[in-house]
Amino acid sequence: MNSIYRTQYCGTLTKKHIGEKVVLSGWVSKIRDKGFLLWIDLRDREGIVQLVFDGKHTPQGLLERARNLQREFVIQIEGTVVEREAKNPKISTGDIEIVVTAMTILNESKTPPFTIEENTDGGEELRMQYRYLDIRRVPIKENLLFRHKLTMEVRKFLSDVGFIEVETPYLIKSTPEGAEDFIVPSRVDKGMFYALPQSPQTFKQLLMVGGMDKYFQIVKCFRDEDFRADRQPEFTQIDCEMSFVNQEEVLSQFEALLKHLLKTLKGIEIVDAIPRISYADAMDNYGSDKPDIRFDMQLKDITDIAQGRGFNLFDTQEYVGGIVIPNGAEYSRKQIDELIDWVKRPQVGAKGMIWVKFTGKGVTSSINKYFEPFEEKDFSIWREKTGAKDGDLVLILVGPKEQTQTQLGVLRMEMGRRLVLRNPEEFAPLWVVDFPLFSKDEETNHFHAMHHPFTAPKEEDMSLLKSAPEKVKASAYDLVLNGHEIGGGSIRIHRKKLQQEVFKLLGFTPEEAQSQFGFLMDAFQYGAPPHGGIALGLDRLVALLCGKESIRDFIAFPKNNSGRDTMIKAPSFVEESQIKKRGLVITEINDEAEE
RNA sequence: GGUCUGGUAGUUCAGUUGGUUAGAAUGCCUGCCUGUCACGCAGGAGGUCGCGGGUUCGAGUCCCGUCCAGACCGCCA
Repeated sequence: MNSIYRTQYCGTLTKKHIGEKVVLSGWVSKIRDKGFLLWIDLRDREGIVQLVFDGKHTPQGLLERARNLQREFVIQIEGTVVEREAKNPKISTGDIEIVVTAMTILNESKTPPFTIEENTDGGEELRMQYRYLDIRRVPIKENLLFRHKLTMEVRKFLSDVGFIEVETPYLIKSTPEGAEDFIVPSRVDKGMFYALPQSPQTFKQLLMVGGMDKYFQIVKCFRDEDFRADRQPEFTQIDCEMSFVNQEEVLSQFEALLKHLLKTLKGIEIVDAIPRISYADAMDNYGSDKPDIRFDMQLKDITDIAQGRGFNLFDTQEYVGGIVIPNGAEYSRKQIDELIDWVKRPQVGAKGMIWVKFTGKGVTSSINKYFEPFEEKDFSIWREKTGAKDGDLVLILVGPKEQTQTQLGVLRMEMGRRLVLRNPEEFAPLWVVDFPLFSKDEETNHFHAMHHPFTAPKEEDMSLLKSAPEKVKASAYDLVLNGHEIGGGSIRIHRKKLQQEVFKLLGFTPEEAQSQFGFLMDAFQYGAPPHGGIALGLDRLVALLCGKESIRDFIAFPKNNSGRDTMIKAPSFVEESQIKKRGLVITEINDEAEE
């Protein structure tokens, strides 16, 4: 390392360096003053090394100067690497220490508002306000480092198989479909606005028309919607598109990418093909379009055997289904009641829950005591159908099919969590395929694009497009990892006529379709190749591979729950003149917000 | 837009039924300490109990409003 500030990084020193003279620069992480001597943990990006100031080897006065140092001072030292008298096996530099012979204070520091340690005492809000201090902490630093490695691997992998990274614009046109756009007022054209892209979707398709063949981009996308632990207003996608491919080829290409990432970054080799499940089967068996398949506990449809026994609750509902809790028969009444309360919370929304225990000495349940029709032999059919064993508990929900399956799916995930069936070390990817092209809004009776309006219908369902649009399957696919959607894509429409037809089904007038997406349909007229692609959510992928649910600590400067950056205090008011220049008038001000 | 939870020392939190001087840990300061590494020991400083209003003889504690933070619902083609 050729620098006046250092000869190497603190964290890279080992036994091999014993006897060497070194120059180091970094932050004072910890001071341990023993009176006769004093140690300092000096930190830089690569780790920590112990400095020692003593009466024998340290020049006169230096020990006293070191005593005046405080946490997070930036110092530069010269010294000699020596073997420690008392070694510390817990850290990589624990065999050695630096006997300091000279020291310069490069910058002082105020006492930081929280401790810069692995397990900090700082709360979320404070850490965000002083994010630059938070980033000095090992966990955040490691997360950013991991993110860097992952993006490098993605770029390398995709480039090696012929993808070209192309940048697409951030100032584009607003389209009222779907999520809310962030809009940017134009100064030159007063009253007109740019929008920030929710995804480079149309541009990457135009790149295919432009003959780029295979494109990717690690790109910021923007959505002006409310937030969650795993949702930020700006987020990063690994956005990809390929020409002259069918669904099979896209799937196998990105299956290879995910396997490559798991292998190079996590040391996990997945040999078998990533399993595939249809959307319909995912809903039937897991009550979710993004099943966590690390554990079984599949949904069991017992509608046909439950109905027709004269029990009103079952007979009047569309669907009766349950999940089997292994060894759940030992649950106390209190535990089961707690579960019933859990599913009745508004977040789950079940009206109630029926339970059946197979104890080995018979059956107890919340219904057989009160309802004659259910006898021992009925339950043995139930048992057969659900696959319950002696000692198991079956939890049953009833109601409209889709809604009840979703509730059972949520319950399944919760039980998986409680019974620790979701191994954090395991990565279980899954393709979900055969999505419907449209979903119907029950209230307005309108069709919505399940994926997006550029998704191609399956070839074999093309004839249904006019007669029964709700039955049309899409060439769309989601990549799911441990119960989280990490990517989604589709084969796109590449002919103007079909695109017009789909817009029409989505309720666009020909004029609306033309004014919003005319540029795309025009392009389709000039020899658009068949194409398709996928976009992977980088923030979530990185967090998941590190076993974390929240993406915030994998983004250097994230926004908080209300979309604010509390460090730079954004959003903020702007000068009146800036508003005027853009021909804007502010009619409503949230004047408390600035406090 | 809505529901829930929280806001007390620099920080993380405790604070009983409304009742004397609001506590702990950690951080900070001072002193001691011949091998520490979550160093240890002794002492010290540090509080507008988010803000505003109300009930009460009396409010950190109860009520109303408000702001902030977090989780969730709606939303996220």
